[in-house]
Amino acid sequence: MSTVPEKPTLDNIETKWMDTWRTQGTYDFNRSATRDAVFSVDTPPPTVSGSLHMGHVFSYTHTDTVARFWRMRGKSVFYPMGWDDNGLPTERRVQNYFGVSCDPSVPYVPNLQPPFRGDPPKNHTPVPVSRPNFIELCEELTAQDEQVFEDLFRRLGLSVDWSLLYTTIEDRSRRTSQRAFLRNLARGEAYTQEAPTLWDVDFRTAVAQAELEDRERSGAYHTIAFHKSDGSGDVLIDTTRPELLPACVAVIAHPDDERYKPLFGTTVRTPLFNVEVPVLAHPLAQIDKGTGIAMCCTFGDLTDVIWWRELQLNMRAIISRDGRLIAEAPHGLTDETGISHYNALAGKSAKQAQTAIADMLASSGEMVGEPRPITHPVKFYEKGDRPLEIVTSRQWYIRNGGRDAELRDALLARGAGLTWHPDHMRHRYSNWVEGLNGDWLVSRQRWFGVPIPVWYQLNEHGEVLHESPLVPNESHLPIDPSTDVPEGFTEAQRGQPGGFIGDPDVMDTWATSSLTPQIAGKWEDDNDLFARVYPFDVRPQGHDIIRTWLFATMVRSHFEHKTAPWSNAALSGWILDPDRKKMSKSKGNVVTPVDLFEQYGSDAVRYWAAGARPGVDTAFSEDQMKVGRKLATKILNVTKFVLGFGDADESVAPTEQVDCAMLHRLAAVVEECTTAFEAFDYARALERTESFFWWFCDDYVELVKTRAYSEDSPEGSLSARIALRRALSTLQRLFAPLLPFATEEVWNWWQTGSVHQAQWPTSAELTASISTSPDEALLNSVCTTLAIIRRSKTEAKVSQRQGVDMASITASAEAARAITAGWIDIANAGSVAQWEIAISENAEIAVVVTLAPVAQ
RNA sequence: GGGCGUUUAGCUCAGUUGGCUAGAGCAUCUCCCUUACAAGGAGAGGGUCGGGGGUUCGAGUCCCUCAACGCCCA
Repeated sequence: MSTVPEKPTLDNIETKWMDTWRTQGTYDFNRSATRDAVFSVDTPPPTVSGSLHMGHVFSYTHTDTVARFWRMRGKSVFYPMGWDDNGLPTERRVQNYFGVSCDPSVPYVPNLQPPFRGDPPKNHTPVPVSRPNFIELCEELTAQDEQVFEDLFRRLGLSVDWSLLYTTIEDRSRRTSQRAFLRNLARGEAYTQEAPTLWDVDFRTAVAQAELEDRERSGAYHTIAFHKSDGSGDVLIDTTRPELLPACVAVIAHPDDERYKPLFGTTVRTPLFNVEVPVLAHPLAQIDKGTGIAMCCTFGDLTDVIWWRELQLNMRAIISRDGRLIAEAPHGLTDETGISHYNALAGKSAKQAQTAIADMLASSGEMVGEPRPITHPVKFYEKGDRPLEIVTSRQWYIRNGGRDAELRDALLARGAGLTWHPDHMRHRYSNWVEGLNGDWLVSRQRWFGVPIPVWYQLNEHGEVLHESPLVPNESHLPIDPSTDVPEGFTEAQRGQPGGFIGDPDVMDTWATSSLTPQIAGKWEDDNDLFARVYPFDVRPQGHDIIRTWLFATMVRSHFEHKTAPWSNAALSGWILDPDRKKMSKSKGNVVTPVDLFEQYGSDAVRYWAAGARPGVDTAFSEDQMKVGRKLATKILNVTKFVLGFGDADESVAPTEQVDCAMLHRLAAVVEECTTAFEAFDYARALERTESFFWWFCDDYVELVKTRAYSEDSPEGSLSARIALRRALSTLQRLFAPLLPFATEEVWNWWQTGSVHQAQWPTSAELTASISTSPDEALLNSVCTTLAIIRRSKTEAKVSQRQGVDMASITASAEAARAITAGWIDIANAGSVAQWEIAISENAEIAVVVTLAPVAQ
């Protein structure tokens, strides 16, 4: 406890209390608490390769207010932080920073010195390093970034227990990730399969359904003449991808399409390449699209994959993994002219091939008319720049209900069982799960990630036996199959016939981050802890990653623990710039959080964030931060003022009706705020507290301050002082989750310990030993009377301090009783010398004010 | 094409089972240096609650319908 400063200030309170909270361990998780006494948060681990922006400040503040509320409610709060330093963005940053590239075939070098630490020259050729070395460099660089992140979050006032920090690339996370994967494998939930896969030709990796996005792109319909095999004429087919013509394996129309019914079961020959393909029926063919009959190529889009699978068509792939047409004409293309046509296309990119083949069709007379430009949605990897291709490759999958109705229904039920904040977000989950069309592809052809923890045996011909992977013992995890050796083998047997080979791939970043509850809760590494925190109380996150992070987490926990990973999902909204557009760096309208902390104070920035209702997109507003700063300043000033009246025994009951009515009003606010926080509605709690607080400062304190000072009436003075102090204590605690710095500052002027470990206020403590019942009417009548007197002075353009000779009041009997009961305070606040009151039925309160002559 | 959300004052938004004269902040205007706070305070003006229809004693709130904007999924 310190004394009240002469001139209260918000300057530097962040630094002061950040340090105190750190040294006092104010937010340490008490792991002796059992599950029912714990509130656990599955905090989103921010990506470390970027920088923290206002969106982070916004949503992490929301979570923090709720965590602080439950801590004050007596829960042991498990509030960890994690850094997501695993994945493509880090990989690219490390390559550019150190001037290296990852090559899993290179042996590990202890104490490797990279060629550069920052800014390699432009003409530098990246030096290949082993995967373990590459990961070491990732860890070195991310450690720097992570310190910056931690400092910012501490400055924001997040009540995180930093001793629980994890990173997604550290050994323990890789171990957890690999362990969970091996358990999925053992139970048959993970499997490997060679299949057509969406493929990014620039990143040269497979991509999962959840990472797709549609983008509108311009294209053109080419009308191409296929020739009926019986020579009876042509079939015209519209396609936007004529370059795939050499990959055509069938032409397909809708079963009900009268135009093509006679052709089903016959064959046609492709133009230029003269390959015979069947004419088939399938309901996915769109009657009204182009000519209504489509060519099926392996593969142009996902519909082709369905047709290929369901109609059991041939495979005639021509797109290689770099996005270019393969060197040799594909299987089934045997016509000599056709082969020479193909050879002219080999090695071209898809785009170049399209131009070339359009020219060839035009000169052969097999294209009808000119290409007709259209715009249409094209599938992209969300981080990619070129349209996805579909290539066949061997990949790992985890089942997710996309091919299994029973599992899908179970996962839908898990989602339905969650409490969603706001509730309508549940539809995004069910929409996504119902639309799944395949299992979750988890393998990626990248390096900086958690390796798929398996090896494969090679037979005596050196062929890979994919169907019976060699798995490590769990106690050996984490492993890297590119450097570790499976049991029973030696390093010398790597890649040798009869030996083994490591799986070259890593797991999708979501395959690890889907285990944040298990990682943070130290599943299998500390099961005593895990049992105290799992299933978590809440998963806070952005609504844009419901289909990825939220759903993937659900899948993993469903498989491993037969439970949902949490009971609540709290979805935060977006930050929009003041013009209601999404904030973006390119527009130069991005303000860094630290600048705002400096300018307005952390509490003010939190005030802006906490004012947004859960899940609602919100405009960035410095105006709101100014208001927040004003509020924090007011809390300081009113505390100084109230404490200036001197101590009072708060256990004694207030006696004045005005005081009792104020405490009852505040008790109702406490009830509302408690209910709101329990439902994650920090915004309502803020609004109710703030609204009461300003009324308290502007009206109540003004009404009673003279009485509180007065020595004439010790009983009236004591009543006011007790009420003021009870209210002050309550208000400081109501504000504590929202404005942790200002409230901690003022709390320490008169209380012991941290306000953040104080007990959440109750209505019972406020109204303890008060005999009167709530009396809103009394407060309203008294405040209305004061407001009229104030307005009279404003309209007369005199100071509020100006005396009133006579106040003639007209009011109903009930209001008159209230005004009489509170008169001493009204007279003090309005400087009224004499008054009279007349009863009038059904009358609103009216006051005729006779001002004292203005002193010259 | 399916789903979800939003539409209330110039701006940003509250308005919780239907119920006082629809509220707040910002902005605007007026006034006040008042011993907690001038980085403050006291006041004022400003809205046919997106349009139309319905239920009801009573609708911003419930139902139907239309529209605009935004998002998710296909």
